[in-house]
Amino acid sequence: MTITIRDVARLAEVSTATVSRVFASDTAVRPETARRVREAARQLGYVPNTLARSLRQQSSATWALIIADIENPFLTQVTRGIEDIAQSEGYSLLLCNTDERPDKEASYLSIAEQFRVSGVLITPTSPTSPVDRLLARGLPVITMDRPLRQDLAVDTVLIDSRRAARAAVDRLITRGHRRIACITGPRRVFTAGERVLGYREALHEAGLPLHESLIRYADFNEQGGHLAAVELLDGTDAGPVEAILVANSMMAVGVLQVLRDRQLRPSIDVEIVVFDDAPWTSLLTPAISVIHQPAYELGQVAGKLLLERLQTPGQPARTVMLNATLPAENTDEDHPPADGLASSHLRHPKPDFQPRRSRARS
Amino acid sequence: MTITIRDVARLAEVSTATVSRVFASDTAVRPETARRVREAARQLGYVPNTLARSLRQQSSATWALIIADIENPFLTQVTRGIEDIAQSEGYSLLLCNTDERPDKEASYLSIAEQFRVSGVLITPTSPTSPVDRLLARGLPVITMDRPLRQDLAVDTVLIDSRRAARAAVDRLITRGHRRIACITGPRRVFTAGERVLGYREALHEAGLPLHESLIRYADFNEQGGHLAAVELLDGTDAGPVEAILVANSMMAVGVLQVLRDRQLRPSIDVEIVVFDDAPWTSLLTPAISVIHQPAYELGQVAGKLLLERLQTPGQPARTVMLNATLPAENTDEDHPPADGLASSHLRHPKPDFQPRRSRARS
DNA sequence: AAGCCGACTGTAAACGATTACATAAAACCT
DNA sequence: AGGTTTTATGTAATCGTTTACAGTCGGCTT
Repeated sequence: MTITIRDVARLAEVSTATVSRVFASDTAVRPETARRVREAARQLGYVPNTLARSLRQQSSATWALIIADIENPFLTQVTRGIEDIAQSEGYSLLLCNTDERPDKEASYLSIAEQFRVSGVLITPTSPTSPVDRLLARGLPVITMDRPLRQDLAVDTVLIDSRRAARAAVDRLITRGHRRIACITGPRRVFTAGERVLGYREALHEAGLPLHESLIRYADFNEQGGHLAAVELLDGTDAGPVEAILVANSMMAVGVLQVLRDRQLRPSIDVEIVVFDDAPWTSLLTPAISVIHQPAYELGQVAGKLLLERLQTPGQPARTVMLNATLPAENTDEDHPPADGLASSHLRHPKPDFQPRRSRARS
Repeated sequence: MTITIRDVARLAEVSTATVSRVFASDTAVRPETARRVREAARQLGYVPNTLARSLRQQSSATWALIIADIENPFLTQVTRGIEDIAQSEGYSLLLCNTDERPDKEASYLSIAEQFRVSGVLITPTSPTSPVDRLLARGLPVITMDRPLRQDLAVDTVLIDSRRAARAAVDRLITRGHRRIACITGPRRVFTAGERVLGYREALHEAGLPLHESLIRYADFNEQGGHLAAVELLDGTDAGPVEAILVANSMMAVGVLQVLRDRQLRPSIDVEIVVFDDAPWTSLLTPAISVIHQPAYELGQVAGKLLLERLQTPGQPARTVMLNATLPAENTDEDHPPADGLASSHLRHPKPDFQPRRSRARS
């Protein structure tokens, strides 16, 4: 039915080995022979069977991309960064959406193993995600945005969101706010905790009291933000809220809806700082503060780390920490400068890529 | 090195055939034997090699998902719909991002062929995308959001955006607007053209003059919207613009930025209708009109069509047309009802799924 | 001229599963 | 009891490549 290497060999009057060599181009083949083979392949419309090749070679040119939520713009940008690297190096991506569910994650980890992918890129649902089997098999694992157990030999790419959160809250304090709230993601998610930590640190350093009731763990989506904001504005046992740190842009939509419904003006009645510079945040007037996370860059770095590990296996695990940035304060209070295109157009800046060794392999 | 079916067979003291049967569970195996096999597999940590299985079975439980832009929220939702179906039926997804580039698309089509995927879901960059080879091979192809050449035997899922565009412009006319502009996507993209068609139809039916200068073909992103809006508001040879139909939410961000920069209030100074109900659109006051496209549903329907075709091949190609909806006009002019959660939370409504046969196979 | 080397090419054994076919044992029927 | 089906399992070929190993052949060295 389908054209195989054997058919090509027959037509070109060579052996299958030669045909294979022409395409894999590892060993020398006489130019004239190569030409004949190529011509035969073209004539027959031969397409090599990747499955057979991978079976023989014991690994497929495929990476498993295991991410929490393909609808999250942050992860979408990460995906894009990975895809660009993978594509340029001839790797394909197996897309695995875990929905933050450990069971789906486990199932996909197993699938990655079954497919004999040559590497796994993951945003784990928890630090104890079951990647051990993959590592035992010698499969490179890169964890992104969230760390895995310290004793595992996996490369890690993180964004220092704790520091960014602290800087953001610092600024809120400097501006004179005292009742500052924090709406973050689910307890179980690493970055959610980090952002709270930064929040705590800033308050602590400024010697301000810490009201637990001002910290809200919510689902990392619009509805989560909505519910948390309602609770925050209703439950006034710590007095009225003056500012809110929101841990991602999807939650920010929910939060801003609640403010609008209650006739509270963002930035004026309640100051808002939000993680992720979603394009639409540039529309609000007065502008709210956004914390830029280098998502595309994160993906690219992860891809590069994986490439390096595939090339030279066995080296110690590395951790790359990227910076989230809080743009300089806007002095023009009401109307941000009409500078043509907003900075959000510079979508894919060049990464300041400097892997540094951090921990020895286990 | 790795554990194979042979190792399991040896430990369980059966043949490899029996082990295979236990896992594929096609033929009967004595319960006691099955138990022994499973135990042996567990003990050895056996993971079946999907590559070998696929090679033998001549097809892998994988779908190729070839989409234009993974960062486009619309396509992201489509992806999600597909992923849910695929995952529940045991298929994995090969993620292919074409970036609207025909060369990347062609390359990925070839990769899909090499991987011997069992189906292809695609948002083609043009009606003449080279899917012929796949079809010749008997591979099911489902095209989404954009049609392929009429003579090809592919299932199609579309959204009737022409009708939605017409309805939207109708409404703008009813409200008394005359200088209505349209910012759409690149000429080459089907949906971009459809939306202009709807726009034209509405003007034509109302007997209004059609100014070509009010139609702008832009890139389907923020920057595209920005540039188009600038041109539209500068180039006033048709007089000041009263309303704009914007063909997707990413462009809308750019458009709204320009309005803000020029101190023009959306909905009041310039009325805006935008395709795609991105969550953030609910934040604007007064609210702008949004056209809801059933993206998640589109993905689900595409997945189901593919499933059906895999089960019963050879049936004639089908086309499913989904409706984009323009919510009923909001009578409360300035402040939309604070009804708790906005409707945008109902993210994944049940589809009104009714495939209808439309064209015979080629 | 014999020996050696390098460049090409072919033969055939993997890779790890599935499955057509064969066979043995058990169950059923009359 | 003898024949016939059914059930459970084994044997071995097969999927389409890659690749170790073994030639072959001409040119070069001594």
